[in-house]
Amino acid sequence: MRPKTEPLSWMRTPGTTADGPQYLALRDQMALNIEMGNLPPGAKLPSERQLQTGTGTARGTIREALFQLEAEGLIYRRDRSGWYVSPPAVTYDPTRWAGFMTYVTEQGRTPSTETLSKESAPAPSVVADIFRVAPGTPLHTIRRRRMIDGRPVLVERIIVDPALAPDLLSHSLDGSLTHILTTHYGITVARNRVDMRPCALVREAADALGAKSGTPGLLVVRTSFDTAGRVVEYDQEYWRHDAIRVHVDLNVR
Amino acid sequence: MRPKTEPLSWMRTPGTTADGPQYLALRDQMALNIEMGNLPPGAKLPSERQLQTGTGTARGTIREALFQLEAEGLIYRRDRSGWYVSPPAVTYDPTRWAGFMTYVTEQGRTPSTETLSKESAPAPSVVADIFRVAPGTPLHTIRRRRMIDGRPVLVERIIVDPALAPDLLSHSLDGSLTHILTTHYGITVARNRVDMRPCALVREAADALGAKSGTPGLLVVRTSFDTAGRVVEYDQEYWRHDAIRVHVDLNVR
DNA sequence: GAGTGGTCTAGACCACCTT
DNA sequence: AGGTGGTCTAGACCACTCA
Repeated sequence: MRPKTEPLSWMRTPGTTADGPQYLALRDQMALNIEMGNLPPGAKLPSERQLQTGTGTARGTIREALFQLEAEGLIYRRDRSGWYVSPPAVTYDPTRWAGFMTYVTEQGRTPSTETLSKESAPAPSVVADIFRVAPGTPLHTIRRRRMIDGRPVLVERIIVDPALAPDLLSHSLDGSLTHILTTHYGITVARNRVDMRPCALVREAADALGAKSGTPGLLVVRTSFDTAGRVVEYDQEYWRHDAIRVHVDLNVR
Repeated sequence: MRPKTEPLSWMRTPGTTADGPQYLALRDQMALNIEMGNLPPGAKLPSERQLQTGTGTARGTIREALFQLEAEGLIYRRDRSGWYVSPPAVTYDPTRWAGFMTYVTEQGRTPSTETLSKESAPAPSVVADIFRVAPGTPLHTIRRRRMIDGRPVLVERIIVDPALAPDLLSHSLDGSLTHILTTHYGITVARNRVDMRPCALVREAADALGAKSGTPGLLVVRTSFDTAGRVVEYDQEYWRHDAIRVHVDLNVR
C-alpha cells in the first residue's frame, strides 16, 4: 500500500533522517510530545486504536512504537488499562546504608510498602548454602511490594534467619526492615553485598507489579552480614527498569 | 481455530500450569532446551519459519516467545542472521580499578577492542560543564567497540581533556586506555563515579553492536578524577543487557 | 540466490479494567 | 457495558546475510 523504501515525508518528525522503519518515526513523534512536556509524567496516552485513526497504520505498528518507548523507559503500561508517561527514576546508591524509605523520601518522593506474605518456610538448598544452615531449616520469608508516589516499582523476597530475629514476623513489616533488625534485635550490619543485572519481569513479579510478563526489569540482590560474618538478610528485588538508577562514588583511600 | 481458553495440553511443557498465553508455553519449551544443555551457548536456534512447521502457530507468536527469551537474556540475535544462545555474562565491579581487558581476562574470557573513531571535537555544553571548560573547547573523543570471545558486547564514547593528555589520539587505543593515561601522562585516578541504568539500545549503539534498535541494554557512565579533582576521563558505555552483571561488596570501616 | 529476520497489514476474539 | 490492551492468525514484501 505504502512504498516502504521511500516513507512519506509528512510522517516524519522534522530533523529525522528519512530512512528507517515507520514505527521509529512514530516513536520520534511521541517521544517529542513527551519531552516537550505536552505529556507530563503520569499522563495517560491516547488508546492504541485512537492513535491509529486517520493514519492508515496497523495497530501492530503503533504497538511497535509503544514498545520502543517502553524499552527506553519513557512510558509504561498498566495491564489492560493503558499507556502512561513514566515518572522520573530514583537513584540508588549501594555504598550508602540508607533504606528504601529513606532515599526515596530524600529525593522528594513518597515511598510506601505493602507486605504480600510472610511465613516461615524450609530453606531450599541454594538459600541454605547462603545462610550456612542445613537444607530444610525454616527461615523467615517475606514478600513485599514497594511503591513510589503510589506506583508499584519493585517486589522483593526477603529471607532472614530466625536464629537472629526470632519472632520477626509478628512485627509490622510495612516500614523499614533494617530499622526493626537494629532496634529490636540489636543487629549491626557490617557488610553488604549487592548484585545487579538487567532481567525480564516474569510471571510472579510482573503480576505483582501490574506489568506484563517480559517487560524489562532490574534484579538487585542484597546480602547483608553482621559483625560476626553471619548472613542477616538476603533480599531479591525486582525493579521496574524505568524506576531506578544506580550511582556509586568512590575515592581511593 | 484453536480454543484460547483451553490450550491444547500437548503444546505445554510438562509441569507448566495449563493457563497463560501460548507464547509463554513456547518460551518454556525453548528455555528448557537451553537450560538442559541441548543448545550450548553460542548455538544457533532453528529459523523462525522452521520453528513454525507443523505447529499451526503464526510466525508472530513464535517471535513473541523469542522476544521473551531475549528479554530474559537467554538468547540474542544477530541482525538478519538468526537467533543464538547467549554466552554467560561477565561480572563488573565498579569498586575495583581494573579495566575491561583485566576483568574479562580474569573471568576466563577473551576481550578485544576496536576503535571506531577518534577525533578532537568541540565540547557540547553538557560535556563542557563536566570538564569545567568553555563550551566549544576541543576535547578528545574516542568511540570504541569491545568484544568478549569475539562477540560485541558494548560500544563506548570516551572523552578526555587534551590539557591532561595532549597527543593521546596518536596512540593505539585498542588496549587499555587507563594504562596509557597512567604510563605516558603520569595521571593518577583518585576518584571514580559510576552511574548505571537500564536503557534501550538506540540506532547508533544498536547498529554498532549488530543488534536491533530497541533491544534492552545497560548504560554505564564512568567519570574519573585525578588527585587535583580534575575530570580525567568521561565514558559512556552501552552494554548488551545479557552480557553484564554488576557486583559490589562493601564493608563498614 | 536462497534463506534469514524485519516490517507491515487487516482482520479476529479474549480477559480484564473502568465506570 | 463499553473500552482497553493482550493474543493470535495469515498473509505480504523488504533489506540484508551468507554460502
